[in-house]
Amino acid sequence: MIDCKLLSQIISRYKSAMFTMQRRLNALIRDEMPQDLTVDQFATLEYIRSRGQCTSSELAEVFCVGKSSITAIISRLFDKSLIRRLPDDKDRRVTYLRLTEEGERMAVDIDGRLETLLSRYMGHFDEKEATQFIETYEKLAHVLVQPIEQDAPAGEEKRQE
Amino acid sequence: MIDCKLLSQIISRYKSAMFTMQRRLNALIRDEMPQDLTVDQFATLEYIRSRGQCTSSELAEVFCVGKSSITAIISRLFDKSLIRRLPDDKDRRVTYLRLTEEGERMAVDIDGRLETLLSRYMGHFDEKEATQFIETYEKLAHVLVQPIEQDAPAGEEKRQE
DNA sequence: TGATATAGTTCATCTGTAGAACCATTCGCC
DNA sequence: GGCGAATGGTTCTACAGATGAACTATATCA
Repeated sequence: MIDCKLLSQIISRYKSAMFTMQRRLNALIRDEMPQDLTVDQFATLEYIRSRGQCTSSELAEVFCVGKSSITAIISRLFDKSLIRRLPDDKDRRVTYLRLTEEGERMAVDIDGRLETLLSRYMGHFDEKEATQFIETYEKLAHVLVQPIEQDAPAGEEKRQE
Repeated sequence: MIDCKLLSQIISRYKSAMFTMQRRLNALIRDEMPQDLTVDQFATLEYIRSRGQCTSSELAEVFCVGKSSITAIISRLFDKSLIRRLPDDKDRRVTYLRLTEEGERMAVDIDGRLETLLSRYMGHFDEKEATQFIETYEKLAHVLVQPIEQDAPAGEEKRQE
């Protein structure tokens, strides 16, 4: 695998870079938002757009928050006429969420601005480095959503729910 | 620099990986927090610890938020007896923030747990990949805190304040 | 049919954030 | 030296997002 001491050092570097990254990037993204739309609201819009439609439960799962948080965000977006709720007629408990025309327009627009923003920074790297980076990053994101266990011998029933 | 089409594709991949990463990692970190300490509060503690001491203004700068947000966090930490405020006797406007004994203990403890947590994921990569990754990541974090302009020809007075 | 699970909402409560108003102090400069 | 501007920090109000528990309505399963 990897030398334990080096690993520890990399982790420590990762922690501080991550911290800067999150805070700073979030601030930059916030600046690109139109009046009266928050970053989280945009993220929600964007997720729905990427899926075409989805449910509240799915959003809660993906965003790693409780369903009541989603309800709050959704109703704000609904009040702004950016999304529609359409009930499933098979299962009358579920309501699907879709973007309205305006929601679509807005999401596309902001998305473009974010692309411009990010390319201003990503442009610093050459093709090889950028590709290598994004691949590791995606792998990391991937293992992060795994339940956790992979090297535990057996009898580990904790953790995954 | 880098092919425009490829760049755009990388950005798009980055956006979605970043999204997953932030949400998921945040949830995992939250699970490591002791009762009655939030992730932001820990981040504040940790930053102060890394510096030995610091001011509210510095925190506001680093966290990319207004000073009033910092005041709020600081007073909660103060109420929990995790930090001390000590006035500078040169400049009587500024008060330095330091960890208390208990704050120090708590920060160290959580920090250890985060290291364990992260090593569970980082352990997936070999030395070369991990090193390469963290280097690009740090570079990215670095350019992110730069004022922005680097390739603008001239007469650009916007943006940096 | 009846217990249980699931989808989603509502409510109370808390944290973090913004922004404006404000106080105290220090700085710049005439 | 003194006065206006800048700086460090707090307070206040308002709001977004998060939690967790209680609740409704519907579906599933045995």
